Amino acid sequence: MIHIDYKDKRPIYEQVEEKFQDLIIRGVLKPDERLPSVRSLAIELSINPNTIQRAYAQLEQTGFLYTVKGRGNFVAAESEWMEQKQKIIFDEARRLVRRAANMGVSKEELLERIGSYYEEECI
Amino acid sequence: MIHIDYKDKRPIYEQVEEKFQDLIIRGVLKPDERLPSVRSLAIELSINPNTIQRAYAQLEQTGFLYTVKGRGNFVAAESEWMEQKQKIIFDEARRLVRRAANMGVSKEELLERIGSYYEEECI
Amino acid sequence: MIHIDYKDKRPIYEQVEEKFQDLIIRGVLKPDERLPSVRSLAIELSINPNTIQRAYAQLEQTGFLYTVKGRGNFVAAESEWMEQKQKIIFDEARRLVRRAANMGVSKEELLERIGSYYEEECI
Amino acid sequence: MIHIDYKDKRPIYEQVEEKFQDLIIRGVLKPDERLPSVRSLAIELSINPNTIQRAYAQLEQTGFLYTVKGRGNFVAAESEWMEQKQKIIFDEARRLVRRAANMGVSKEELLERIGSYYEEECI
DNA sequence: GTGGTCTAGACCACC
DNA sequence: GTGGTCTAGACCACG
Repeated sequence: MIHIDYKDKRPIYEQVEEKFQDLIIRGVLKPDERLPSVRSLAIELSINPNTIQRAYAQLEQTGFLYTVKGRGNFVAAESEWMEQKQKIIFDEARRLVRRAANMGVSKEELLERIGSYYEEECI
Repeated sequence: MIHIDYKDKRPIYEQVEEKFQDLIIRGVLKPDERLPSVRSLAIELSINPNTIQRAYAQLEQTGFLYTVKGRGNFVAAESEWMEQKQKIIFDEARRLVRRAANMGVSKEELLERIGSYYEEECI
Repeated sequence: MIHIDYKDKRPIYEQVEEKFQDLIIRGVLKPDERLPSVRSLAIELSINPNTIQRAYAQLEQTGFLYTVKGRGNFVAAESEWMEQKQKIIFDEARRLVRRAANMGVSKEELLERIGSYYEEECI
Repeated sequence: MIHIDYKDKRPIYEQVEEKFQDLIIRGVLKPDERLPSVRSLAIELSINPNTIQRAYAQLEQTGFLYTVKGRGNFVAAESEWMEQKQKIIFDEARRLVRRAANMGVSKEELLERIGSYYEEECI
């Protein structure tokens, strides 16, 4: 269900967090569905439970899931993370545009490039 | 000439590196122009000379400048960093597209958003 | 009669306890009235009987109800929990004042705020 | 500067967090002032550095401080935490009012009680 | 020196 | 069984 890339420089908990964000936003995990328990996922990925714990804590803090002590972690209602969804992707887009503009890359060039990447990605 | 944002999470050397990339690519600094010395820039920005050193080393390694021992650091010929220019911005673009696709953001939505950011940026 | 909020961070037994405190103090449940049995309430709320048991145990311990083995749980006489009523709400108030004072919030500001919350609440 | 109460049921990191919130809001720690380092504070309070780390991480996340890797943690500008200041104290106040209303405590009684607590506190 | 991440292993509260 | 907190100790990146 989830795969960790140790070559990736980003911390593990952030990779886990991102993977679940994707699964939730795309609807693979539905609201009120239960996520794997901290311990079981830790074993499955052979990483420390604390690391999973941290990923889940962040996901709760940003409204993607809610936690019931003694029961587990559950996907939150869509209304809780709608705002975050926007933020995540468009913050990155904004940074990209800023950088591109600073470097003198034209709007047309960037748009065209992104369009073609999209097609490669969806193959 | 250069401003550091301590609230930015990225390391300082990376910020310095990025600033010089921009200045070189946009032609503010011309080929064979001399860059500020490590020591003077370190004093000006009141940061550790090692940090500047590292930024310059990376810029040299990616072909943006060349070093003459005992004389200083100089902007490289355009042919040296043409390739890098592409790489920097389009690598970021690719990552963005990948993430957006994973999250189910449509090509049209992303393109439109980027277009409008461009206009805001250029005001 | 009672509703549990799983998104609430407090433990379930505490929510159940609080709900009954309110019902008893406001007189919705009269002295010597019988409370729902542990088992039936557990089924109704679909939670573990142990959890209800614990809530009832606490309510007994603070004098809100008394238990007759084999017969059930009954609301205690008002004299038994009069003192608690004070304690519950005023302990919280005291903590609030302490925190507010530490943060430099003026007496007037806090009083005014609480007054207006009261009016919102009673709409 | 900071004291931990082991009898308090709340987690240590939360106590530390609260103490610094107070110090910052009351202006004892001024914007851009440096906080004790994670390690030094850990030694001073004889608790694990991870615990301090967590408290600081939360304070950063809520805008009370900003972190510069390799340098330390610094108090953020007032504008960053103005909103939080409101939230902290008035959320607690609101919960109190709700509970009091549920229990049938009159507005006047609560206000009077809070007023008198304020005076005790300021002795 | 600083903060950030991770592991291993423990203990607690809750259900 | 679940999540939450904490410790001890390690390693890394940054300045």
